[in-house]
Amino acid sequence: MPVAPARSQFSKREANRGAWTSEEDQKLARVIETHGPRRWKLVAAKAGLNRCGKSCRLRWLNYLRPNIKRGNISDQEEDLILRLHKLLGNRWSLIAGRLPGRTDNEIKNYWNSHLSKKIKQKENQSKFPERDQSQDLKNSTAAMHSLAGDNGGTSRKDEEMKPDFSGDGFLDSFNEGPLNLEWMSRFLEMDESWFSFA
DNA sequence: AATTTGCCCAACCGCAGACTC
DNA sequence: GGAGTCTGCGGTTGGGCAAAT
Repeated sequence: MPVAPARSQFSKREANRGAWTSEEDQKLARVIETHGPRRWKLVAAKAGLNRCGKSCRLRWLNYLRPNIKRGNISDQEEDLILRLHKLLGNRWSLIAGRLPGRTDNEIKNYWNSHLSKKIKQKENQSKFPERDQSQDLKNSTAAMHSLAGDNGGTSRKDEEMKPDFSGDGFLDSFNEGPLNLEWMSRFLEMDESWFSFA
């Protein structure tokens, strides 16, 4: 469906852009406290911020929301991201839903800046096994070891064998609230072929 | 010390589905 | 039922910073 241009009073051209100030954060948080994190257009207007609702939503979800976990991604979390990405692909919001306190944006960024490189590196290693791998091996993490296939028979022969998890039923049941990391990790260690029956 | 390069991450954009009137 | 609006998602961009030259 083609999206018609919004006819709201809000003008994109005149909107504040760029980094949020702490004052803006406070205003936004105050309004969300009373109105809740929905009706973002209204929230933006009530807060007196010259920003679009979309921008307010993003700021709330990625920064101001309570229980946001900031800082380094742990090995366990990294392992989980790798496994979930293997199963789900670039479904960042779904992956983030399995990592309490982490946002889809954060995971996407982490993937693009760290994990995609590691995987490329790993692929190169398997393509060119003659090259000296000792340094790379030193740098690789425990999570990468598990991805590389030392997970006791859980590795897949190839991508074509991957079952399609995009089915609504699977994802619906997969998206029912956060689970703890350890449980999730163990869950993912199960033979992935099991999912083809789900 | 100054400049360049590369990386990280917050924020923006476009699209599509859901919702409302 | 359809048009308009809202919301959520994934891809991309660009500013700031640190390391390298």
